[in-house]
Amino acid sequence: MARDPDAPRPPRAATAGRAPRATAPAGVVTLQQVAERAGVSPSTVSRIINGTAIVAEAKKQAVADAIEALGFVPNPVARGLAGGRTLSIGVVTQVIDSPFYGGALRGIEDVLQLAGYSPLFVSGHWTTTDEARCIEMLRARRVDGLILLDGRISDSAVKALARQLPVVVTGRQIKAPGLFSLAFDNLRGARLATEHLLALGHRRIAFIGGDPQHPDAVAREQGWRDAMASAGVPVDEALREHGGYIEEGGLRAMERLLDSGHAFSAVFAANDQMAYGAALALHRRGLQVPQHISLVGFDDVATSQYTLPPLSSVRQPVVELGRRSAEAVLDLIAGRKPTAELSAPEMVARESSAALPG
Amino acid sequence: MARDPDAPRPPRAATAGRAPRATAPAGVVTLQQVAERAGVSPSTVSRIINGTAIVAEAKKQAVADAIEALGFVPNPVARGLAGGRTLSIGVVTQVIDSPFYGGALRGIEDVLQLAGYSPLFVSGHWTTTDEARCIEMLRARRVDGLILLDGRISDSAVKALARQLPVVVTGRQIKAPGLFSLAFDNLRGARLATEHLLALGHRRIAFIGGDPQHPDAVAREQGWRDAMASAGVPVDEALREHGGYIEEGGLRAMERLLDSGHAFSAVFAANDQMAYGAALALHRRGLQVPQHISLVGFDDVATSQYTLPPLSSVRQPVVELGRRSAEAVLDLIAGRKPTAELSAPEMVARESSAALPG
DNA sequence: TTGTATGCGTTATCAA
DNA sequence: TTGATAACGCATACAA
Repeated sequence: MARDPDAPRPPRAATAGRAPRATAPAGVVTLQQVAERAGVSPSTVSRIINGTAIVAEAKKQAVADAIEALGFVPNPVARGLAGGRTLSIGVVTQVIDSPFYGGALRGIEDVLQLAGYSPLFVSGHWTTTDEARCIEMLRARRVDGLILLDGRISDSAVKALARQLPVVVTGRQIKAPGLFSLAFDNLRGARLATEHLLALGHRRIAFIGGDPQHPDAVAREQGWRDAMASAGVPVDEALREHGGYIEEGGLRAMERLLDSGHAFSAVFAANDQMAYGAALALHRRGLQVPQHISLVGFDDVATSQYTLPPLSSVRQPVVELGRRSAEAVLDLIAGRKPTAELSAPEMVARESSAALPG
Repeated sequence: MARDPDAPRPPRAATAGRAPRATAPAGVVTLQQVAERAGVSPSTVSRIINGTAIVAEAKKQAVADAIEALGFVPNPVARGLAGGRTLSIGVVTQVIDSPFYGGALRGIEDVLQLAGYSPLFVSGHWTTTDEARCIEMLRARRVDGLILLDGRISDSAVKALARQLPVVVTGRQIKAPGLFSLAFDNLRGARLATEHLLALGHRRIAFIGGDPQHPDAVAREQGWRDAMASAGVPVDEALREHGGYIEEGGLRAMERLLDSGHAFSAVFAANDQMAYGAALALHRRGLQVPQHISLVGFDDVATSQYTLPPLSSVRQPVVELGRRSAEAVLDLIAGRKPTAELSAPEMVARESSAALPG
């Protein structure tokens, strides 16, 4: 199929002679050739490259020279087949261009690259079917480990997976052999946000939640409730809305809040994107942030620093999440016990929240 | 190295007997097994799977049944080694979590997946060294094709690459065998933005440009100049600033513009992120958008719809760019001639631009 | 139309 | 310490 098999064979490059099956992209050096040039056996070359066994210093040098001279690069595909390790890690994210998880991908990429591994990024689209398909694909490609960034897959399915290969999963706390989990402290973060508003004197604090299907969405709502309860401030159920974690949802939720007629002086949105939508809704109604209504988001996405006004938010260590996840799979692969921990969420007060007037 | 080689051999699963080299993750079915069960030779199975030759309907069915029953999934690693095709496409992006190129990644993912290919995403970080490293890695992994999203690699290097494997490159227009290029019409987009402001009556239109190293940055500046020239409006060089394509840069640029003392009633920022920064700078000086200053961005990033005020911007068909790029590599791989074209940029007028008062 | 034999580039086993 | 030799799982040239 590649490059029209029926066509007359294109004249091979100058280095004709042997005409193999068109595998090697012409000019590719094999370990075999290195061995010949260095005057040793292929096994020895392999051993030197992988540090699998002790070899004589002289041969080591000869092989190093040959590798250098020939510009040899090991073929990961062949390595994968022969050795069973592909030096690749499957990463199941939900949306490849998520403004939030993007940082995690960066963290993963950094750590893996330094370790000589490559991430294989795939998107689960928050659906079990897509996730399952992705995971199957990754297993077929023989990844050495798996990082699951949140997702809808069940705990038991994750555990089953971990029996087959090292797995790191975020967004939940489960324990099983071959498995490591890592989660943000959403409860604490949401408490932080609410306490920030309470400290500013607000009492009637509305909450715009995410998709209740997400475990973090319920944790964030619980954090809001906990903080209110700790402060002895009753929660008005009419002040709880859902925005599905997207801008438009935040906008609609805010409109419903405004239309409900229930008074409030502050809003805590369970993510920054909903906060953006909420801010726009307020703006459309002629209400100013924070003069009329204080607004706090969650996640502290990159652009929140530059919104009008700059958005107060709860910072999640998301790049760190990526780094730790990658370190953890590497640990699992090496047979070490991962010990990664995430730093705590942090309240970043900017200009969208202010003291309750009066 | 994987899972402690020194430990006593873990008791193999129930299906012991042959104890191969620990490659197969226990319970993996091979084409061989399918062949046995179907009562045909491995080659026949292979032919059926790949449609490489005509086979008897009866055997076809038997093999299909066996595949179904055994849950056979071909091993891409072995396929890659044997057939020389890995069914994977290398995608060199610049930052894995770019708010702009994210859409392109999504488009690529969609198209490739439907064709049975997998993208391998890597980040070049806008540096030639990282890019070179990424490309080397991808070649080592024997990707069947390459998509280069912009990047700093030279045209000649791209052409050289295209002699080795199918390459699609965006952000420039070059022609060579095995190569296809695809670029946004930045010039036209920038003209559109400027003409929009001119149509609103603005004459003193400032420009905040991106990194002059980017070819698109110079095209966007040129578009601004062209539109001004066409309208017979002289360009005041003092109204041209650079913001490096980032928020902070936009903010600083706007401050410089304000401090310069040169009057202007509108600003065209060469991307949305700089526009955000610029808006914040105006806000800090007590200037309102669009009442005092009109603002137009470029790229129409997702959140621009929800900024305060919603940002007028030039929409680039970025998801389409991804889709077309993917289709084009697939074409090249199949020996077809790619014919992809991009739809034109579009001015999206929102609330950050308004008629010149008075 | 189908089966056999061989090779892809590397690692792992076993003797030496 | 080193080198043959046999896989790894599949695709393909060739023979039948």
